[in-house]
Amino acid sequence: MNENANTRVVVGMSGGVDSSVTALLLKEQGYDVIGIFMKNWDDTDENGFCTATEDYKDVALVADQIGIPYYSVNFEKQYWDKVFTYFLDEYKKGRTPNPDVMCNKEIKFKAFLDYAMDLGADYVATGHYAQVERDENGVTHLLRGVDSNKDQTYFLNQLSQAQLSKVMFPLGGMEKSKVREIAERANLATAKKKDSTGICFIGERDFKDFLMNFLPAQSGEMRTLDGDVVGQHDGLMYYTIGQRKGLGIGGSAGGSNEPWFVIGKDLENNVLLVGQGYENEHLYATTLEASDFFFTMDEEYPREFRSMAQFRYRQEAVPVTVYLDETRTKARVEFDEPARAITPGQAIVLYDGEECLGGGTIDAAYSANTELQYI
RNA sequence: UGGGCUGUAGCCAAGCGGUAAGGCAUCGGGUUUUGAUCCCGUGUAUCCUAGGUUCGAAUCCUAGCAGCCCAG
Repeated sequence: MNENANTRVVVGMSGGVDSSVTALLLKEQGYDVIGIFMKNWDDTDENGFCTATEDYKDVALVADQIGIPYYSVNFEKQYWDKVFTYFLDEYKKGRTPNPDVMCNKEIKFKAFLDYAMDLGADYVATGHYAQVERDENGVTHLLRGVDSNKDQTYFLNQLSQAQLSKVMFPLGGMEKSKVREIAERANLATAKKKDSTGICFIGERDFKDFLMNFLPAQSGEMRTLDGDVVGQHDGLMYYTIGQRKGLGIGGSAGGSNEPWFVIGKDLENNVLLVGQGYENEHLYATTLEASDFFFTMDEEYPREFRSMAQFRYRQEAVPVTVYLDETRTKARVEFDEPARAITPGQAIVLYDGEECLGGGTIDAAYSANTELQYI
């Protein structure tokens, strides 16, 4: 009856509203839908409680409501090897990793995608707020989600054309409120479930406590760039550039009562560099260097081009000029205007209007010709 | 042990006789698939101590204590 019936779509179901509605919409459109729950992290606590188990129950409830088969697959090993080790390595270097970018690149749209293909899938779908648009030449474009407040293309910047060609994001064209509405109208078990935040699969938890289990913490001094000791830190890895909360210092004899921010790290001496004021000059960079540059389309980019760039999730994209090296995997990026809190380890993601062109990992930031962060 | 200044919540800091501003930090909440940023809310303070003057003092006086600065 429906041509979609011959198209098999495997939906990554997390047990949240977004993926529940994703599955529902595809089923309503007549696709041959299979729901799969990924278990990538064992968070069983001392009481034997495991949120993954709870989430899988929700997946089961929703799948039954919609009328689709569902399974669970375990990628704990891959997640550990590809995402978590990278995550820890970055922290060891004093950087601020973005595990979710890696998770999408290596797990959701690789391990999971491969697994789905083995199940005979034509596409894989997730509840991401992003859009894929296939043009007449068969090229898939990655576009921002319509709900600008939820757009998740930032986390998807490392996906290749091959990966994108197998992907569907049914929620990309709608607002979050609409998704909730659909879930409620269909009376889905997850309709009222609170959105989860935190590192995907690992979830919300005490950050310091969590990291402490894997990395040794070494406390040390907090200093201003003038060398004044203004406090003690619990371990450089717990802080990121531009961070305000958790420093525990305020006021100063000089008179400025502006809040303090992390402006850098001196790994060698285990010193956290801090400065006052949101607009502290040492937080602003004009240039950055990035590696692991990856583009969503196969076409080769010119070595130099203008673009819009985003340096953190949910920040506004700003105009820049990109200078790629001969391998096109490393780049120097110059900003039209100084940008705040450029952080090594975070992703720089390029956009052309609504289209996500790809991105890389920030390695260093410069103001004029001076490198920031490790002064 | 001469002179000057200062002493208010964890940190800065208003207040100048009428019954304790504000900022930062902290804590709580919101936003958020990176517990960052951002937003909202959040303080019952021996006003260094002891006396005194006043109807009434953190605010005036006296003594003491502590710290800083200048002079030795």
